[in-house]
Amino acid sequence: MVDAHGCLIRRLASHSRLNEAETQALRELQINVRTFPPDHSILSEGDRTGESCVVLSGMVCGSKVTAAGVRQVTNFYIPGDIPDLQTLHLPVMDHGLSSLTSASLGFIAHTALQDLAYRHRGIAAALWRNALIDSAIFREWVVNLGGRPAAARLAHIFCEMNLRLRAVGLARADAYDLPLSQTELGEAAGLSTVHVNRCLRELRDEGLVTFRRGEVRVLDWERLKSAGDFDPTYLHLREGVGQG
Amino acid sequence: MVDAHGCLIRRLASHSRLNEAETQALRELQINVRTFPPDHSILSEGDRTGESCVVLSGMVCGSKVTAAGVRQVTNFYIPGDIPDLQTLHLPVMDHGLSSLTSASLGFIAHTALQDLAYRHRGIAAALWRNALIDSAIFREWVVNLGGRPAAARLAHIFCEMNLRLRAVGLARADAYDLPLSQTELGEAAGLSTVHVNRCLRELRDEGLVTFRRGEVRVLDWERLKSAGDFDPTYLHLREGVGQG
DNA sequence: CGAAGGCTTGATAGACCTCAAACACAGTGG
DNA sequence: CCACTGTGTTTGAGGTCTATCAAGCCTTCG
Repeated sequence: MVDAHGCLIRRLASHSRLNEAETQALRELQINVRTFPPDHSILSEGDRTGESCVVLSGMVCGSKVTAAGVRQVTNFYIPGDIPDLQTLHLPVMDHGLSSLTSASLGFIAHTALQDLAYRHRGIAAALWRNALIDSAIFREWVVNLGGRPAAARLAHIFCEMNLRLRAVGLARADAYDLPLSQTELGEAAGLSTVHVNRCLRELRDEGLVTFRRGEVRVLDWERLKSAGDFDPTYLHLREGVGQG
Repeated sequence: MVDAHGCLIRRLASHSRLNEAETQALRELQINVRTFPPDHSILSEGDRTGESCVVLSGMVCGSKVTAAGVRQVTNFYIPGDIPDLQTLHLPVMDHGLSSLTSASLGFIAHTALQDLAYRHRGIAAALWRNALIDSAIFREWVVNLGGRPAAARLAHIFCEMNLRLRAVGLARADAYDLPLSQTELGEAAGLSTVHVNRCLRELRDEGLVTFRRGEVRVLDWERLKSAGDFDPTYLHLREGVGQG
């Protein structure tokens, strides 16, 4: 069993300062844990919901399906992320949310969150900051998809997920689990599976990174960063994480 | 001269309910108006700022430059938009902000905004909602760039900007000003100028839309929407706008 | 009038996709 | 234990989409 409150508090504390009363208030939140099998829909486009969820374990993604039937992944969500925080003020989902691996999520009623934010200035600020970092990640994905060639897009994703996972203690600098198929990588990078495969080989042959059965091995971080044109500013991490 | 307070209030009221006290408090905000010539930088990547701005007139865009030297536009901002609201909680800019046309912006100190949000629940919610809609737009751009072919991307942009401009009374359903060059359209759609030109001709030849000297004429809204795979849900507009 | 910037068009090259088939691997049932 | 199946990966060939390069044209503006 995962410590849902700890997961949420660690995340918020990772970018915002919370005082004792705020931490305590968070600890008293009622969190309703549910688990999902891999490749399972959590929320669909058009759904209305009265709660938001925190990822506690596993990996989740947001996505939309285009007219041509292509699924475009808009973001990956890892433990600590709050993938549908926006439903707090925009109750209708404008995209889908589904599990990639088996995953457990903690659900929190909007009323409880709103009440908390109203009573605790620091929690309000922390939730704000969380949503704004999400937004910054979307912006960077726009740049990644619109402005960079295929191999660079993949390199960029490997860099981003490395830092994000390291920030929650789920990755080492030189190797980490990224439980995705090449098809799913392609859905995030806007590429066909075949082309993803070829670009992965290219990155491997150049000694930058390998990706096999959901495990990323970083062979040369500096050159990977440069191949992916990766600048971590947009993740707004505190000092000390991923600068090496 | 533009009515800066009216511009801000209209925007927030367009998606959120504000009571009399809140409207009055907004009216008493100190807003510092500055104007910029076309193609002028407003904020650069890495800048720190203590204020946020509202677009009062003209058009502004957010952008990043990739390693290959390509500028990727991440969003267009029109009157009423608050392009750097995120600096309220993330003071370092992770992307650039610049004017496309000559533009006037109203600057508001973060301290004033924060104070306002703290004292007025409704204003806090309105600002939240504003930021979350921005985020939803970024998500849709991810889908547009990653999942749709060139002509559809342009059609989608024409649809989106039509609805957004109509929501602030700056466009008719069948024609509106979109003061961009084909190059700038390309920077938003992740396409070369030449290819933008060819796709525009295609859209024109098919009788969907024309784009000439910054003016969009919608020839067939239904078919344009369908060519751009456009579903306005993500704009979270209130009923009555752009459903026809 | 000349100059500058944006638009348009053609030709060519390269990136990426689709189709198709072979291969690897894990899980299943006999 | 082994064949069988399903999913994911890899490779090849061919075609489409989009970029690049280059030039001519059109408008605006000084």
